[in-house]
Amino acid sequence: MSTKERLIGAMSSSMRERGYGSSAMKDIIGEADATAGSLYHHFPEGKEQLAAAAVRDVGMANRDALVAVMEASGSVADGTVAFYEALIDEMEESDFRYGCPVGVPSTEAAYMVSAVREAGAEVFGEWASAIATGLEREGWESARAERAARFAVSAYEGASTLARATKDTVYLRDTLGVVIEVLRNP
Amino acid sequence: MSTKERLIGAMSSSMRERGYGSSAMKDIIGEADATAGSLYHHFPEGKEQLAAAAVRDVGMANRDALVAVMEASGSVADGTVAFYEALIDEMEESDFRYGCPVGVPSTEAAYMVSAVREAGAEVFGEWASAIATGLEREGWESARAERAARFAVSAYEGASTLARATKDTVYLRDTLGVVIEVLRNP
DNA sequence: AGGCTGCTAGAATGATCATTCTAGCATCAA
DNA sequence: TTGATGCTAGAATGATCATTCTAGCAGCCT
Repeated sequence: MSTKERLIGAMSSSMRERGYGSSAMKDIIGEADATAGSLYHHFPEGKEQLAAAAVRDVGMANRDALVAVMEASGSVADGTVAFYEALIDEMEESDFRYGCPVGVPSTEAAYMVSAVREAGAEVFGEWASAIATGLEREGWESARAERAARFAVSAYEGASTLARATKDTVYLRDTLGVVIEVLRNP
Repeated sequence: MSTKERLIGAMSSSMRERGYGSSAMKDIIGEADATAGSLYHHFPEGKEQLAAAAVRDVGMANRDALVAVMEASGSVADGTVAFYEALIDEMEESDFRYGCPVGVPSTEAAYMVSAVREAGAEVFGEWASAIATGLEREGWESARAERAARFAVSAYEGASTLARATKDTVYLRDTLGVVIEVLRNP
């Protein structure tokens, strides 16, 4: 894995835990086993650029994983269930240490760091598109599919926020119930 | 308004915009027209204590407002609609500057600052209880009312996150549609 | 008046922050 | 070999951070 990739990975991991403002470049450099020189070589615009790259990078990887799991499970609803259940497991195993690597920095830095907000917006749009495309393939009417997809992404982020704050996966499970209901009624 | 109240208000307002990590005590002091001496007199444990107080304070005020609007509009669903619509207006008017004063710091500081996470958990629990109680009063079965209430709070937070990141209220409107549907089917 | 309490003033402190700088390494083309 | 390029090293810089400290004010009880 290249230095640049390790830097992106370390930033992403730090932001899931601490958000943007409390992620220290010194720690990112240490975690990635890099130096300040190489960080600013790869990201001349500094922290904002690295954070935006991290959000975009992990966000696009998650979109690909979502598409893959939807295809593997044969339906959008089943794929979404698998995604929620993976999050529930991860939350419990890590004692609610990690939030969504896109949602946490987007929520926090939206107003302050436009590059991060834009990366988050792009990723959320991609996620919604992936779900909407899947629903349309299942015969949904286009506008209705898009509405349901936007709801599914919003609900995922909210439930993840509540779960982490309360250290209780019940919010994820209750939300999943409604999301399944919606995604199964075209 | 007392110095202590002004400090809480300034911290709450700063955290809605910037989160916990990027809220600077110097700015809070300036915004509240106070001094470092008085801040640390009222909050001897410093930033963490002030942040937790701010989350709790505005969270409880919002719970009271929610209860009031539910009672005024005569039904939980209608009250929730009013709450979402107020948020939609606020988002548009402020050009998506402000996030949820409970959700933003809770999301970001959950792992790092336990006092903030605990305050957020308490507030989210209060919100859900307020909605669940309203639903039970409308004849809902207790466990079902609680599930719907937890979903409604999660969805609100998620839609608010997405709206702010994308600068688009469509996520709030799509989510509201589903929330209404849920709250109207006992 | 005298003394106690709650609160405020605001400069000072030391830690930590993101970033910059100069120098040097490895690789590859000519 | 020579020179250019892409990347890395890591100390140094100056700004900004939360917090502490000593001193003093205003109001109130006796």
